Amino acid sequence: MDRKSSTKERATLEDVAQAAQVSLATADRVLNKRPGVRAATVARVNDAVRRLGYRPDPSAAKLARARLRRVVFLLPAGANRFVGMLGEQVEANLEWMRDQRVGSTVLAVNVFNPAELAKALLAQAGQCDAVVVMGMDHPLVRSAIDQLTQAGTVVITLVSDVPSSTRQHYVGIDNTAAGRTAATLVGRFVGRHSAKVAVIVGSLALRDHAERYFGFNQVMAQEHPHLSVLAPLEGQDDAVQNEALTRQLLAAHPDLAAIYSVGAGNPGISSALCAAGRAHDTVFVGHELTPASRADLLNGTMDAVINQDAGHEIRSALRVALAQWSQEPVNADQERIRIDIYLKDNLP
Amino acid sequence: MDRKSSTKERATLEDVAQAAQVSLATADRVLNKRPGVRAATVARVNDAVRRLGYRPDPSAAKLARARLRRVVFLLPAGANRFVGMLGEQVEANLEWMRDQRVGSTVLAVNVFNPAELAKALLAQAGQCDAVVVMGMDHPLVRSAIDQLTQAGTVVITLVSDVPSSTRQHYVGIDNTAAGRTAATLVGRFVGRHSAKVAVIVGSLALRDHAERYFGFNQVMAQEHPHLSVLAPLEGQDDAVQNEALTRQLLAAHPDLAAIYSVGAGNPGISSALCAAGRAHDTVFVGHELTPASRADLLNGTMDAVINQDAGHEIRSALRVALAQWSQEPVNADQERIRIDIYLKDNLP
DNA sequence: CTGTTAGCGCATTCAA
DNA sequence: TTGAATGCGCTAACAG
Repeated sequence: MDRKSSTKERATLEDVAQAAQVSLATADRVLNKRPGVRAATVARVNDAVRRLGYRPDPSAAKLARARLRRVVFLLPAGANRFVGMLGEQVEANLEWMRDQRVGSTVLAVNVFNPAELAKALLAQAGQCDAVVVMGMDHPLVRSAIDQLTQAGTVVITLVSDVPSSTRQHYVGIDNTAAGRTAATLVGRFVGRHSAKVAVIVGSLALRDHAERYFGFNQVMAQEHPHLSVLAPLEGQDDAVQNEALTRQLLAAHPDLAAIYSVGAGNPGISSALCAAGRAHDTVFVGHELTPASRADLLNGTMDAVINQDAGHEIRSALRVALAQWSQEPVNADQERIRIDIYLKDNLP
Repeated sequence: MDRKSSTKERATLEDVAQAAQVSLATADRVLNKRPGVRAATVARVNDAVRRLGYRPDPSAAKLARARLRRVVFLLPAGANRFVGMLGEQVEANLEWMRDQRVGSTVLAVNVFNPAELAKALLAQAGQCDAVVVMGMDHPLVRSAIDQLTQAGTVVITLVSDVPSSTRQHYVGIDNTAAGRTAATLVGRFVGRHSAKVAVIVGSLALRDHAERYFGFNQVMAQEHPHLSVLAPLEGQDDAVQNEALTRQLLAAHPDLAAIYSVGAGNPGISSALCAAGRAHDTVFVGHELTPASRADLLNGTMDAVINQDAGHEIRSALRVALAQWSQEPVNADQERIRIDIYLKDNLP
């Protein structure tokens, strides 16, 4: 007769409250870590939660929530196409966010200037519930992140991590592994003959670039000793600078067999390669699938593009923020950002 | 003073009902396409929905729903590791499903027998709200799918499509493109010298295998004419049969430069290759990242693995079913299953 | 420090 | 064929 004791229905907060002999409101207070509850009571409630295997119903929680959660995206200012795609993806997820009771804002900051980035970060203290930042790993930035998290703001790093900070989560690829992947691709595409390989980075002061460069060299040295890697060239992620660098490279090294572009500004490299008539016999591997790199893959100028899915990254950052707020576990598999390899044949 | 007219709040079903001059219940009836509403009323409500830009609140809908939606997964019986991973992933998403008010069951069927598969499909008519099926494209199967969809059941094909049927959605990769990708990998890894390339499939009666084989040949013929592709060998996705085939292959063709394994049973190929001492000088490209293929990538037996993410596929099937039920749009970007390329360096 | 109460937006009886 | 009323499980405002 008693269907409560015989069913496997999931426990509600009401059940927890009853089991802990407190009211619904008190149970809610300890569940959401709100102040004003005696330690002993907290313990009783937590115990009940454990005993009943209670897990809040996300739908009910969202429906009842009045205030929207606010997340601020701090993205690099400038014309970088990949960064633009990140911004478009937050646009694309606006409706979904509304369903999840979150609102968002995108702010463009000069991430190459640590002081400015730090200031932008600190300005968000108390202004939002989470900030997702793509920036430079620098003491000033780290400190700003730490202050934010101490103020209770969830901080998520995007694309380039600040591992020494107290950020709750990093959304992005393993850049060392990405560099290694590039090296294997270059090594196997070039083949067994000895030759020179060039590396063009945006700036080695950027953690993601430095890590990719590191991984690339590791594999080149260990597995492709017949290929000699030239000193890295810094093009500031700028197509114009990259074009000049590539032109000089081609002139100085007739036996250049491959170029690994670690950062942005690939179109500059492509045009120099094309202008020199070397587009098809030089292996060219770069990062991020954009309209430009996609075209270069199709026309044979680029041989492979290593990508991180911008849409996946934005959605992941959002889901992780949501999970942090409601202290739910994250599905690591789902949130792992893959190192995508695109050839002309598996383009989306 | 009137905050209703001045705010940008999202419209509720209540608002729609009011605008259409009907009750909440009637508005709900037309929204969920339930019977018993005069055509004129339906039109009025739909019009109001359009005018107000109404979109149901998923959280509220889930919270209010009494009944769980049921989805049945029809997966191939047998010991295929990849299929096992699919099953594990539905397990892994059980809690999430409960939050979404869906329950699921996994059924193992002999998908190689069209009649049996068709019977299993038809048995689900009226038993569940959606069936996700990984099966063979065959007239009997197509017909069973069509009957199911006509009965109002959402049907989603998984991994291998049945495009001529009325299934609502296909979750899986573009297998022709996957085959093309394999060809480019093989072609570039082998290099410029002429040699022979073998293809081992499970069965060319399987649509996904046939498509991969087709794509592979396309690229081989057009872009790597110096490589001659041997006639395809069918190993029934079985490691033991594949091992025998590989052994014969190596004996018959001393100049065999590469093997493309289209289906399952890769461990058989690996052991034959290792036994012959040809593991490192034969390019070996196959599908699906499993513990075995992962190990073979790391030890150098396999050179690349083309993968479709099992977790992504299961979650995608679930999200698509959810979207179909509530007639919401699906995010095509998010639901596109990527053709992942794994080298030893970008393993997850 | 703790309890009571009133919805959130929709699905779902039960009446009419 | 339609409408009124109830409650899902939780958050939040208000009392004590």
